[in-house]
Amino acid sequence: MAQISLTFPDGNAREYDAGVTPAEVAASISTSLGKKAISAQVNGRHWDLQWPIETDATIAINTMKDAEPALELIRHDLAHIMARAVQEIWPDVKVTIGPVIKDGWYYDFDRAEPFTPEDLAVIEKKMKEIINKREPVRTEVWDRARAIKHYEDNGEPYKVELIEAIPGDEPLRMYWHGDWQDLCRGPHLQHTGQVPADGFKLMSIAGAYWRGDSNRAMLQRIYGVAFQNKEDLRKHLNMLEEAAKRDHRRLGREMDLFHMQEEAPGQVFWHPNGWKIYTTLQDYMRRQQERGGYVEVNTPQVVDRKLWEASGHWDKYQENMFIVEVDEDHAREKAVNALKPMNCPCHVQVFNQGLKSYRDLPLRMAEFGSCARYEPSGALHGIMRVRGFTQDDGHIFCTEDQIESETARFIDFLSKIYSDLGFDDWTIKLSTRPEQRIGSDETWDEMERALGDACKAAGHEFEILEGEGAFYGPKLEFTLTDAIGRQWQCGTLQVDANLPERLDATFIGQDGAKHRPVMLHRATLGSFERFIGILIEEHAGKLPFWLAPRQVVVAAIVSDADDYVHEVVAALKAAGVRAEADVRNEKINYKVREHSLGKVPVILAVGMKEVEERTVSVRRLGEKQTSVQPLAAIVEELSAEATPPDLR
RNA sequence: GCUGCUGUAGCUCAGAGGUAGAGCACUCCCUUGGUAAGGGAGAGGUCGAGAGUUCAAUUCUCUCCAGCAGCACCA
Repeated sequence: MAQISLTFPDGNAREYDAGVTPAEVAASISTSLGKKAISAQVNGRHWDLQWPIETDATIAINTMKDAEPALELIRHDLAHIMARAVQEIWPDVKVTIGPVIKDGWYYDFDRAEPFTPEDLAVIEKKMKEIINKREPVRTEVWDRARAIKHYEDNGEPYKVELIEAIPGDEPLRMYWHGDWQDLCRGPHLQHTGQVPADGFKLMSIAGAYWRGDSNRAMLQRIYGVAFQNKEDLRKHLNMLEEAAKRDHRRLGREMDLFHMQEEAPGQVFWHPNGWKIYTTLQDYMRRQQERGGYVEVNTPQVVDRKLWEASGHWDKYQENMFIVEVDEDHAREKAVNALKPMNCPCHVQVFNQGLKSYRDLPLRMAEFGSCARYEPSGALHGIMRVRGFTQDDGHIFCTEDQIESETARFIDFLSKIYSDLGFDDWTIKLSTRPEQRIGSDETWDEMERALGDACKAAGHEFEILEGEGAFYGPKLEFTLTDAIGRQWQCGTLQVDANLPERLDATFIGQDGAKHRPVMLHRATLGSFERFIGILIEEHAGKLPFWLAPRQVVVAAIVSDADDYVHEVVAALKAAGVRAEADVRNEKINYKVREHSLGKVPVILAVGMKEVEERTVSVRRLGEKQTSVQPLAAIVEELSAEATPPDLR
């Protein structure tokens, strides 16, 4: 038998018979490693203990101490164990797919009856039984015809379809957990007992389309989370609870920022507190846009369908537009309008007024554009995904030569804003030409190069999303990461040579002839509604002082201090701080608790001692200790903090 | 839009085929209290909307609306 040489992480190599498995290799090193082994890295690839190695390779044996492969295997095996448990309890259930996802796994089932939350406990119990059986995991490579016949005979049509979708040259692998079999590319653990029986939990049941296609069957998906041990699981569940506490819908109510109601689904009723955040942010953005060389415009909400037909939106997005029909007495037919779902066609109309010269370019046009989109009901989510929203929209009309410099300029613009708003962790993605597109390959080459080079010029790495661009041009997406690691795509920059063409935008070039400008669609925050939602969740409601809607509450400890309370409030207001008095007939404990829950960043308590000394007792949100400061000093301090970052 | 779940006082939630409950919030009274809930009294609901079954429906059934989770979608 041929010999192969396997090199271990310490650099030592050993000879084995070709076809040796990592299980055998591990056992050859020590009995205990043989038992502890869960998988291997062979030439860097995650490798099942049972897969033969046929050539010289590097090998590392994984144990539960190797967190990454361990979690991958635990979650993957749990997917199989859960599917087995479900089929043991309900033999008529058909299995489909069950991949590993962040923190856990899911498995999609086809079953006539819906699963109930009570079923989860039953399934979990069965899973624990399976784990405790410590049954071996076994694998074999099957040929295609046999596998298809097997699944046809067993009434598993989804598996047949999966096999048919696997490329012909790929081997089909079967896995058994005990007697239960599943098609799977692996790798898996040695035996079910390696799964920590107390490290997982079934979380939820939800619908999911077969193969992600909304035209196909709706399956039932069960989600689970899994970790190496009980403690890690507990931490994860704890984290979920913390995340729920910063839900902007809950904080929006607790901080009295906004509400939504049935009569206007997907639209925000901003309360005074929330609107203060909104206008503060908008004022800030307006200053930034001025700094960035934009002119601000404002365009109509209700626009005749003719414009949407000309722009191409009517064809593509009619279903998602709010249509407004106007019946006039003497008109021959109804006028059909649509609430604007985006601002770009209107901006082209502004551009088109009067002749434009090459000297006018680049022309940077911005609008806080109120848009309305009829989003599918299931897509709505608090103020994050709404039907009525305001974009911090902008369009840069420029020549092709200017794409690169304007893009670099925008990246700088956005970078300053994200930094001011406290987001330093963000990434750029470049989406390139899709299969369906207009324009020559040369044009695409040039546009994609310009975007990529602009990122480099601005000193930013970027990731490429192949084929994800719009049909009319490539785009950049700016994704920021929040305090609990979630990612939000907010900024975008899209190159578009199509719309200027459709809406006949032109400028007079140096040569005296008419030319077509290119448009760069760009947004920094995306929408105010969504961005404010992100800010609320990022800070768990404890917004930076300058953005906090209620900055200071001055609370009287005794009613004899009321006059002084009003004096302090007046002094703060005069210094540009949002301050209010609390002279209610309540104890200071009560007031502190209430305003702390309301996320007011600073509480100034005053009693007779402060009145006499002309001081205040300062308590910052989240801190237990207080400090006594002279009135003039705290006014100066808070006034400085209330200044937006760009004005400091 | 699809699957499942939910809708009772401002909020969080309990309830049962026969005239609706708690805590907090709110109003008034007592209390002037030193940094996360002082005490008492009072007011507050067409039980999401409509239809059906029933002597009787907030409760059961159906339709619609809205919300939640996930999927699909996101110019």
